[in-house]
Amino acid sequence: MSTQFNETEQAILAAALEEFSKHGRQGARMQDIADRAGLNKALLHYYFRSKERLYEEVFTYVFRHYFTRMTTPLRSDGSFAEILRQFIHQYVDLLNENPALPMFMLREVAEGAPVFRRRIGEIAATHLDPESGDTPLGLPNTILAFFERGVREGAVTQADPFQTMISVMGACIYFFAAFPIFAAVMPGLEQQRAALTEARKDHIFELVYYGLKPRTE
Amino acid sequence: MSTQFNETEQAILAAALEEFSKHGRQGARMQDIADRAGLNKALLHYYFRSKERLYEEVFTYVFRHYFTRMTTPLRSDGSFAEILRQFIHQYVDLLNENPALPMFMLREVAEGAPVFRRRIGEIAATHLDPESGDTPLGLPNTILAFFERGVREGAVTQADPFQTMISVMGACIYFFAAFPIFAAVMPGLEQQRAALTEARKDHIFELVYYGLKPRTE
DNA sequence: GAAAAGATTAACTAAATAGTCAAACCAATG
DNA sequence: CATTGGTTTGACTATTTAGTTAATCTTTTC
Repeated sequence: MSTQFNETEQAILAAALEEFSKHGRQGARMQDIADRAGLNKALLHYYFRSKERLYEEVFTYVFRHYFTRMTTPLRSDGSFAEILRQFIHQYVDLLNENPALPMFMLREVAEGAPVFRRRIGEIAATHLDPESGDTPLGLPNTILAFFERGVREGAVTQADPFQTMISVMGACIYFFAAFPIFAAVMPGLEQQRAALTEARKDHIFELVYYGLKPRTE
Repeated sequence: MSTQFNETEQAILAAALEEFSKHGRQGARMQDIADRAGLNKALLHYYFRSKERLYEEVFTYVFRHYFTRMTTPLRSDGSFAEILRQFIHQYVDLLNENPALPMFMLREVAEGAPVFRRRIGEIAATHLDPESGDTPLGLPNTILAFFERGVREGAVTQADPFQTMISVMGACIYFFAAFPIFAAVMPGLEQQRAALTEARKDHIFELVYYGLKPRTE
């Protein structure tokens, strides 16, 4: 985790992310978080005061990490196709390394994004990406601008950039979000997980690349 | 809801679906479910005994409803392209009518799908789709078979049917799952929701149709 | 190496919440 | 219109769980 936290705090945050992702803000149990981190429950309160504060710290971390890392490829040099491929690869890797991330964000959304709304200003003001100077809140606009650029350059069809952004992200995320349920019904799938994850990158790229390629009809 | 439940039970199930979707199996509060249904809390126990049993009833209903309705277009007549379009339209409509559905399923998955695993046999044995004779568990295979057929008929590229299935479903679901967070960051999006939902259908179809179209290179 | 500061723990308290129950209500039936 | 069966309710109990505290261990500092 980030450097502003010591080892114990990082262990707590990591365990909390897991538990909040699995059971939600209210469903997660402080005792379970402590057990997962291998620490006494009182320590959670010693370092983070309350469950609500702990959640907010986890949220702030996840939000920064998730969104900052996603925009990096979009600012690199290269053709539209190359950047698109980079973006998809990076995003799949990010999700693969942190499978709890999307569920954590989706839960926050499902609950009406109360913490997001409450801290949105603070996050935007405090946590600028040192490299780009962007705020994480600029992510949608950065992605949209990328697809708009593709349209201008003639690399892709006139497809609505917003719709495209949702499709690409959804195709990436859903694999990780739904894998367990497909694995439960389709025997043998679990063993293929690593291979499918790797193949997923090129699959999504090709689907989107050819799906958006200018057509002559 | 289904006919096997009386009016009160249906009200409870509907309210429970909402609350479980928002807050999870453990996070949901029996009192909140009762309030939402406009009923006394004791009635929930009168009809469903415990929170856990109530959850399982909701799950069984949702699972049947969600998966049964999804397969219908796949069994209709028509070209590969027509059926694909039908499937996407139906699926987006289904999600639009029941926005709580995907989150409910995703939560179950996030928790390790304990109820799904426990009841999987029972659901498969008891709840056959009267029209097709399929069990809901056959859904992935039905979808896979559909895309395999497309490959055989030369309508689509050799793309892995599993990957394709995930991409299509993810593109449909993510729009509804993530809309609130984009709406929070992008002013004016909320007002466009209905139009975007409608446009979404053709967008996904075109992306997938052209993305999978056989190419000559 | 003693004292102070910080980290960690087990046992405890306060509050929230699932679940119970006996009484009240209501609709059907004779 | 009294009786019976199913339904609904408010008040209650038992249990779970967030949060506290005082005592103990550990590390740093002089």
